[in-house]
Amino acid sequence: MTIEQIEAKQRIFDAALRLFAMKGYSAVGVREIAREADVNISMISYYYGGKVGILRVIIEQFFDSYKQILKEIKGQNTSVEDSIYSIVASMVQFLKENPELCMVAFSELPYDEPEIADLKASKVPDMYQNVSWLITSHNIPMTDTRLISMIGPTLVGMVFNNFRLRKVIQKAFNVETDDEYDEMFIKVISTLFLSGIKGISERLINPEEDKNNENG
Amino acid sequence: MTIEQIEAKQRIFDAALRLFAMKGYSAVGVREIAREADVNISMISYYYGGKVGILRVIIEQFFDSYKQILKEIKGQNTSVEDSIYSIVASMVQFLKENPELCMVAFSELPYDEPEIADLKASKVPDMYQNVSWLITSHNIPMTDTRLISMIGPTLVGMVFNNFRLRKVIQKAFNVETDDEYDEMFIKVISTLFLSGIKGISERLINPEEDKNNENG
DNA sequence: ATAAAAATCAAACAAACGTTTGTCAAGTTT
DNA sequence: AAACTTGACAAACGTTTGTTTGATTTTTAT
Repeated sequence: MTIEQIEAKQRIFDAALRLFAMKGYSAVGVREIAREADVNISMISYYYGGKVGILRVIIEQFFDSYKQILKEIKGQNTSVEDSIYSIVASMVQFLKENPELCMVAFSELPYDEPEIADLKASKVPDMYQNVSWLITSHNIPMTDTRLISMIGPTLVGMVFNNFRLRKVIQKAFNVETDDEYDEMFIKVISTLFLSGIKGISERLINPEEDKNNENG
Repeated sequence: MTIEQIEAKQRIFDAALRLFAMKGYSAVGVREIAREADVNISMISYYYGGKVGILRVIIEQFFDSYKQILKEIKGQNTSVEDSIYSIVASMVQFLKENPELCMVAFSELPYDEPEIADLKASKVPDMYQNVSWLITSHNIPMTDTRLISMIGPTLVGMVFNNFRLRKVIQKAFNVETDDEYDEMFIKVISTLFLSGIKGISERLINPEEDKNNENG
C-alpha cells in the first residue's frame, strides 16, 4: 500500500465515523460517506466488505481502546478515591480524544442490529465487569450482584451521557464546555460517585455497624 | 371517528413506537410499520403526514408527560431527601409505564434530525431546568451554572441509562430486572445522588464551613 | 334517500438504498 | 517481458425508501 492508498481507507473510516456520530448509523448512506471521503462508492465494499463493516470496526476499536484504559488503571493500586478519580479522568480523556467513536458505539449499543449482535455479545460484558472491579477490589462491602449491576453502569452512564448530550446541555444551560469545564466535571462526577457509594454503603447495606467509620 | 378508525391511527402509533425503540427511527421503514399495525401504507401519511410525523408526536408526548410529572413533584414541598426519592421514583415509574416512548425520545435526542430540530429546541431546556430546580429550591448552595449543568443531566442520565441498557445489563450481570429490582434501584440511585450532592457541597463548594452540619 | 366527508385500498411514483460488475491503469512479481 | 495483483473508477444491478394518486368503500350529515 502506498501512502495515498492508506489514506483512502482511512478517509472512509473517518468520514463514516463522523457521519454516524452526527446522524446515526442507519440514517447515513454509503454515497454520503463516499462523497465526504472523496472516494468511489465501491471502495467502501472493497475495503470494509460493506457499510456494516465500518460499524464493526468502530465498535471493535471502541471496546479495545476502552479495555486498554481500564487495564492501565487496574495496574495502579491506590485508594478508592484515587481509583474513582482516575477512572473518571480516563473516561473523560478518552471521550475527549475519541468523541465520535464513543458516541457511535454507545448509541448503537441498545439497538437490534443482527449483523453486530456477535460483537456486542462478546465485548459488552467485559466493559461493565471492569467497572465493577473498582467496587469489589476495594473494601466496599457490596456483594449483591444486583447492586453492582446498578452502580457499575451508572458511572459509565453519567460520564457518557454528559458528552452524548453536550449540544443539548450547552443550549439549555448556556454554558461553554471547554477544558476547564471538563476538569471540573471530573472532580464533580468522581466526588458525586464516591460520596454516593459511601452513602449507599452506610445507609442501605450497613445502616448500623458503619456509624463509627462515619465519624472516625 | 368510529372506534375502529381511532384504533387504526393508534395502531400505527403503537407499532411505530415499538419498532423505533427496537431498531432506531431511521432503521424502520413505513411498510414495516404498516404491516405491524395492519393498515395500508398510505394511512401513515394520511394520519401523521409522513413517517417523521409519528416521531414528532412521540417526542411531544414524551416531553409533555415528563413535564407533567415534574409539576406534580414540585407541588409536594418536602425535604431534599423526599424530593430526590420521589423524583427518582417518578422517573422509574414513568420509564416502566412508557419504556418505548422514553427510549425513542432519549435515543433520538442527540441526533441531527432537521425535521424535529424545532421540537428539541423548544422542549429540551424545560426538561433539565426542571431537574435543576430540585437542587436550587432546597438549601443546597449551588449557584454555579456549570455545576448545575453537570449534576442536573446526571440524575436523568443515571436513571434513563439503566433502562436504555437493560438488555445489555441483564446479559452482562445475569440479573433479573423485575419489580423488586426497580424498587431497589430507586433507593440506590436516590441515595447515591443525595449522598453525592452532599459530598460535592462539602468537599468542592464549602470545604470548611459545612463541617458542623456534617456531624450535627 | 341523497349528498358530503372520511377512511381505506391497490398501484405507481421518483429517489435513494447497498452492492456488484467489468474495465483500466499502476505497481509488483516471476 | 509476461503474468499477476492491487486500487480506483463509471455504470448498472435489483431492492427498498417515503410519498402520492385515484378509485372505492364506509361513515356522517342533510
